[in-house]
Amino acid sequence: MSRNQLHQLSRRERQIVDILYRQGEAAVAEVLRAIPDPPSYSTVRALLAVLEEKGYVRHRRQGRLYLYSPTVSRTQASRTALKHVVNTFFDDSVEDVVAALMSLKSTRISAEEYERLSQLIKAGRKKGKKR
Amino acid sequence: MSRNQLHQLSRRERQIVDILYRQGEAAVAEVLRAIPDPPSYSTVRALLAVLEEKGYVRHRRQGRLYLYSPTVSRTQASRTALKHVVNTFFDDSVEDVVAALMSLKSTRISAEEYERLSQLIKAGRKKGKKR
DNA sequence: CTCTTTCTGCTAAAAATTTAGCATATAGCG
DNA sequence: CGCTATATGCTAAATTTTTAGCAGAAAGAG
Repeated sequence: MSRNQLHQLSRRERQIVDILYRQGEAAVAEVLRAIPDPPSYSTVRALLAVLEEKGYVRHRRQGRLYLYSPTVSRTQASRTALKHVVNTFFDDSVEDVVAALMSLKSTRISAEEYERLSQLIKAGRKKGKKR
Repeated sequence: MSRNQLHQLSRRERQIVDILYRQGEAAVAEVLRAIPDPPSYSTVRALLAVLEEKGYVRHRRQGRLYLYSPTVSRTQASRTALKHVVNTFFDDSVEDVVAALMSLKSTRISAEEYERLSQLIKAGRKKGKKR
């Protein structure tokens, strides 16, 4: 599974998978509601079926409903996505990303958040986890 | 321009635009070389033409060569991309992203980097830029 | 100068994505 | 019970994406 194929998804497919990552699990109608420029209910169903066949998504039955969720864990997917952005737009510079994150925040960060972030970085320095 | 349409791109289109963001500017042959599962030269040209028509890319002529580059600035695009990842996979939690960034690094961070990161966060606390 | 290589211009078609509709079943309501 | 709303099962078609090939021009090699 060297090359994760999440980047191989088509537009609608990604849109839907993203929604599933945000919600964790969702019925067709919920997915439909979460799409800004929504197609028909049928279309969403078809796309979910395609995604399931491709292995990106699974479903379980709850009563009459199908509840869909991603097959790849959110943590794993988040790493892949983050890596991609860091590589494509920040030349793999973690510093640059942190800088961008800071400038993204609309309000100044709280003293508590500052403290926690400092701890995170400190921990990263001390232990230097891998992966 | 409320809704940036970078997420509207198709697979190949995104693949190519990402390459342009990494390289800044590139000729067709360079783009082709940067694609892991490359199609033909013709195909890349066609895709670049499509992207240009859609407004995502422009080109300038250098001798006989066309050098392509993204129309949206890297900084702007990076913000959009980062926001998207932060929202989709980290519930908009900057802290969680920083934690993930730390665990992404293969080696422990250097004392210098630690210092710079601390400064970044400190600056974020003090000034709290918006946007 | 002639041949080969490497560009762009243009066109066409294969393949995949995206869409929607009809049929059928079940649950809920009055 | 009978009607309506909401599900899934299945099928078909429109649209977009993705691909490649041929023609012609320009640069470079021998």
